[in-house]
Amino acid sequence: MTVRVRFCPSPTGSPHVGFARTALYNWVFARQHRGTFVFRIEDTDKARSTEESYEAMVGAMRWLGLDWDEGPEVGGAHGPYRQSERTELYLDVLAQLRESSFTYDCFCTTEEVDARRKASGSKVQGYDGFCRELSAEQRAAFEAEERRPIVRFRMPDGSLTWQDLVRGEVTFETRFVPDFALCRANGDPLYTLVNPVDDALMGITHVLRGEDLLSSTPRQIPLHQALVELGISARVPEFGHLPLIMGEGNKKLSKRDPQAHLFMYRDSGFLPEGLLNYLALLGWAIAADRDVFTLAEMVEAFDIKDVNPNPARFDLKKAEAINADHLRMLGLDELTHRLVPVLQGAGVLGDPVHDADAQLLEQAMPLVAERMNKLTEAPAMLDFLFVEEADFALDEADAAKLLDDAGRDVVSAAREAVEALESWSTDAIQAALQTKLVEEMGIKPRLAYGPVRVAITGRRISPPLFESMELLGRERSLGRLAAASS
RNA sequence: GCUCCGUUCGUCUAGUGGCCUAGGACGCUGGCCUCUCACGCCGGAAACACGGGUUCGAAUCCCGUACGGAGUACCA
Repeated sequence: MTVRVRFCPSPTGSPHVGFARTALYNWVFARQHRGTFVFRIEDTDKARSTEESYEAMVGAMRWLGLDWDEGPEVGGAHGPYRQSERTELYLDVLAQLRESSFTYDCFCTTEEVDARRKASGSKVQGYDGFCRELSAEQRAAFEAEERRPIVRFRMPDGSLTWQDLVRGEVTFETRFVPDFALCRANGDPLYTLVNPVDDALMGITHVLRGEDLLSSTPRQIPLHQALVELGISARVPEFGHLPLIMGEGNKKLSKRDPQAHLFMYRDSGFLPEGLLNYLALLGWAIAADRDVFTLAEMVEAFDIKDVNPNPARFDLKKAEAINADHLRMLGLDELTHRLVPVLQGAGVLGDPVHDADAQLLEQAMPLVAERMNKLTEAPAMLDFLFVEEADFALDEADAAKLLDDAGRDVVSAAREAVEALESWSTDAIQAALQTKLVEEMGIKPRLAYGPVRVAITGRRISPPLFESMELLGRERSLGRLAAASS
């Protein structure tokens, strides 16, 4: 049997980190079993689904690099892959279900059900089965009132047990699982129908989803069994419920929380590799003493049985640390490639990039690569190299602190020390400054180089000074030293 | 309320009956390196929710309690 898994977000709002984690685990599971990863859009709720959100879902998957074998924009043998385009399929299945004894027509309104529940003092919420065995007269009476029925699934008696891929044996007593609606009174199919039907029609073998859906599983399994009996489906898939990702305050990460939004991480300079690695760690570990790894390594090592069932709290600091490791694993060329759009966006580089700038960037990369945790930190570190001389400005606070009278004297002496240098190289610059400032003037290195650093880079914190001066070049360096010492 | 799921350092986790005086990572913290900031390196504080069993032996198995979470729609 070929493994077929799916990831099926509903396009309402912007994708969040739970989306990414569930997508990741499904993708990895598919890849490691050499199975098929299906991407499906659950836009049955016309009122809440938006095209903008759909674009965001697809864009998020592309950014993450989780490619799908079947789904929107790539097609496949089980399409279409947007539920809004599958209505006839659902209506057909619904008609078959309606002819069977697995379902019954229900004429009750929500208010009537609530009232009956309240009156009976029942502890169970949800539908009470009132219409399960309607007589012909009762039915006729409802129809005479021009009530439109909905189709309800008849939950079987007894208990229901499955082997959860993550949690082991899980059992529900079906008397606590009310008969559920499969469509609206206007005939629109609901998630309760559509999700299992698509899994059946698309031949899904394993359903890996968030724990928030655990309590819908005892409804889906009997429905799948019904579909099998009706010859609509070949099998009941296996289920695995992944731990939830919690935000601050121990609550499920909600869309209200800015930390929840996937694109926030992209826009703040995370690498998809880094975010994915961190997300993988929320519920799974590759080894006892290791937590940085590639997607390929995860595919190799992942086992759904090893997934930890407890909810995990999202920790931005650790996510950033993992991201920093991936940044350094990238290699200079690739890192440069990813940085260019960020630098362009920040106005540090032009579009297209001038040859001279490209060369300068290449030389500067080794200086900054080790200093970044996120791509967005690069512009501030590099802009002093690329800015037009006329636009170069010192950080006011840093200049005020370090370029006092004494500081200006140091800068002035530094200029004298390097202006006659024959070779404008890091080593020569360092030797000259060392001799003049530290040895001759007797200034402690950190005190000597601080003012010079501000003069050259504009800031107290910068890439290494001597290298920066070499890259900046003699003319610009001397100009900045002169400007800062006057 | 009811149902289900869960409970190892602050956080993410390793641990599947003896290898555990519980390992790693992030964070915190002391130090080294050092032209700043990082990186890197060395060190430290920090956890088996509680109570009963089972067993020669329990973080690991069972039961209960407490606590936390999720679900409880003609949303998905």
